Order: sequence, then C-alpha cells, then structure tokens
Amino acid sequence: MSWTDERIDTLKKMWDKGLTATQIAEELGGVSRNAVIGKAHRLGLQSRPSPVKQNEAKAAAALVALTAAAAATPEPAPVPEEAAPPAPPPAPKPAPAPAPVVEAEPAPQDAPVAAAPAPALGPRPASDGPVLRSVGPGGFVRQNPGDQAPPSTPAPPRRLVPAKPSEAIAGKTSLLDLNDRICKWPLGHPGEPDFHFCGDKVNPGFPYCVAHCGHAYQAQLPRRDRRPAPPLPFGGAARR
DNA sequence: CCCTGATTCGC
DNA sequence: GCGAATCAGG
Repeated sequence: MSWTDERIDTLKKMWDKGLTATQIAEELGGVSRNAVIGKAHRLGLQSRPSPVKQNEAKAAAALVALTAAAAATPEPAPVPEEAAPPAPPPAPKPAPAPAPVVEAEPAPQDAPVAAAPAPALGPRPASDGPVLRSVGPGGFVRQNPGDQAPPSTPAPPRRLVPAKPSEAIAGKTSLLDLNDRICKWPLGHPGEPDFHFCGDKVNPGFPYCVAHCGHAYQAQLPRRDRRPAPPLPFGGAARR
C-alpha cells in the first residue's frame, strides 16, 4: 500500500483526533502501526503524549510551572502533579524576569511554548514586583491567592475534557475499536444506530471469537454426516 | 505480558 | 520516503 493523498489525510485526521497508531493502521489497512508512526513523523505531525516521553514533557511542564508560580502556590490543586525537585519557594520578590528556580541546565531553547504568563494582566498588588502566575492545564492563567477576581478572562471550566467523540453506543465495539485480537463479527447492520462488533477476544489465528468462528467456519464433515445436501455454490437459494 | 509512541537504519 | 526492528515507559 502506498501513501495516497486520501490515506495521508485520514492519517492526519485520526492522528489529530488522538487515535492511537494501531487504530489508525487498522483503519487504513495494509500498513503497520510502525508505518503509521513513521509516516506521521515524516509528515511533521507533532508528537502526542507518548508513554516514553511523558516524563520528559512533564518535567519540562513542571519546570515552567515552577518558574511561573511565584510566592506561595495556591493550596488547592497546584499545577504540577509531581515535581521531582522539591521546588524551593523562590524569594517573594525576585528581580524582574525571574530565572528558573531549578539551577540545573539553563535549558536554552528547549521549552519554547509553555504559555508565558502575560505580564501586567490584572491589577498589581501593593508591592510592585512582577505578578507571577501559574498556568492551568489548558494554558489558562490561574488565579493568584490574593486576587479577588479572575486574572483576565473568567476562570475556565473546572476541567477541560478532551472532546470525547463517543459513539452513540457506549461500551459497544465500534469500527475504530477493532484490532487483530478482537472479534470482528458484526452485530446489526452498517448504518443502523447500534451497529457494532462482537468485540470478544479472538480465537487465536482467526478474526472472530470462538463462538463466531463456529458461525464463520463450518467443519468439513464426512459426507454421510452432513445434514443437508451440499449447497450449490451459486445460483442456489440462499440458505440460512 | 500487554499496550503505547520514538527512533534507528537498511532498503 | 518507507517501515521493520528496536527501544523504553506505563
């Protein structure tokens, strides 16, 4: 299989949608998940949270958060879930443009984005030190302890939900759930609202579970044990 | 073990 | 450019 424009487009969409490389490979067909990942990288699709890189990303994020969070961190729900360095609280009034708290690597251009907190957003406290803010999961500026009102925009909803595509059928096995170890026996008919797949574990080496293999594959029995006469290959009435 | 994505490297 | 093999964390 080659990477036609359509296939690339599908890959992009699904990748953006957050589907795993395995799922995308299944959908496209004819390619392995490795192929999908390789192609995604070649296309420049930005990496999504990887189990391997997660620590790195988290550390970077934590560092940024630490940098942004001056003074006392608000007690309820600090941003970094786990910060490797104990994060010594920086001096209350560091010079403008506070340097990273952690004194390890200067980290030159590594963490570029990270939503630099807008300076001078809200009214400054009595002291004229720079207003330092931590940043929430969605890049929202968190409210500082002393603030009476949200910094700039109204506080974000409690949680940013990853836009769950969720089919009408919850818990049912949809097309995208299929993989080579899940029973692909269709239940219902395509187009029907509740069309889904069996989803049980496959009978190893087969596309269906044991039960549905029983439907899909009829044992070749000795003739005398055969119930009806062997069905005509074609042209005969459909039998069921 | 299973899963995941990242990376490498021969083709 | 492609993707299997390999790596490495969850």
